[in-house]
Amino acid sequence: MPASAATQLIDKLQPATRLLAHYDANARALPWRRPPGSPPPDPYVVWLSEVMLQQTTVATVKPRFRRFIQRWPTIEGLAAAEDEAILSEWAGLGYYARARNLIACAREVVRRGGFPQTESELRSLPGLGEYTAAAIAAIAFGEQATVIDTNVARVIARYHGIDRPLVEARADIRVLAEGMTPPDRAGDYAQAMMDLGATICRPKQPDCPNCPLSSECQAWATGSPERFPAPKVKAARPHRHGLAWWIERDGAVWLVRRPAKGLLGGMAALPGPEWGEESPPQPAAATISHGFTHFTLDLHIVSKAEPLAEGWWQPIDRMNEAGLPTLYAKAVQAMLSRKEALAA
DNA sequence: TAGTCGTGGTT
DNA sequence: TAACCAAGACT
Repeated sequence: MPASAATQLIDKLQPATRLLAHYDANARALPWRRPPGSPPPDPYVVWLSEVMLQQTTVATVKPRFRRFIQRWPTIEGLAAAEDEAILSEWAGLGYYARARNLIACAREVVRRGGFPQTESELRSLPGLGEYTAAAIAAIAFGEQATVIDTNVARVIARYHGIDRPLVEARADIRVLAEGMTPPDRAGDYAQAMMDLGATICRPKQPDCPNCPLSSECQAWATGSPERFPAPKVKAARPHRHGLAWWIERDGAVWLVRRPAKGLLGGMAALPGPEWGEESPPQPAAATISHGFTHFTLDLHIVSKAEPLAEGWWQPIDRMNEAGLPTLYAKAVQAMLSRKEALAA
């Protein structure tokens, strides 16, 4: 190898090497985190963790992940479980399409006799997009896949001085990220990049003096690294109103299951009509406010005598087993608090 | 490609 | 308080 080529290779690997050294010394504890040199983690564990971690913080995921693994230690067990059991276990975690895809993916993997081991094949499984397929390929199978989440995109944008919004710079960031990905320790490198973005190269107030990449970072060189990349413009959230029926009899409340697709798809719920723009005319026994990603909601709860729609009686003292998403858990809590106040 | 899809913590 | 943000996927 010519000396110049060798020098170029070292230059290319240098940031990754420094990043890995920093990671070895500072890594946060993650569900599948193991000491350096350990055998690769169980693909089932990596897959479940990564799906849970989509748009969800590590702190939120940790206890939920433990419950899932305890209840379903293997993917065969998960694939054999009832849909409702899995959706209930997911209740409160949000983005319920993930749980529906989790079910479909588990059954497909079992049908195939195990996880595919390449990024491109993983990509074909339900719920595994660009990020998650690459993460599993790198972490569970050691493939030199380039893993890009919002953390990595921000790190790359700053390192290379890209100040356009991420949506515009997406293709450039991928090329640059692929150029930095080292051939070895694929999983550790992927986690090191994400960890750097989460703990040092933060969106606001990045801790550049402690960053192992600061010496060549173009954003740091400008003196205002937090300006990279440009913030994305987001639309204002409209406000909606909804109505939910409180139908109580003999210490139980009538619950229904929402349609399989769409908002809160497949989840347990209080019955009620579709939500709209106008506040319903009935006087509500309680009203709760809830924020979704793209709108806010006032849910008005009104008492009603007779059950309607297909559903079941859920005993109030076992309401925590109903698998209610947070919106309806808040509604139930509001009604029970009100009842307690009236009784006092 | 831009909209849909949750929730809770941080600032 | 309101905005911002999180190990994104899907249509």
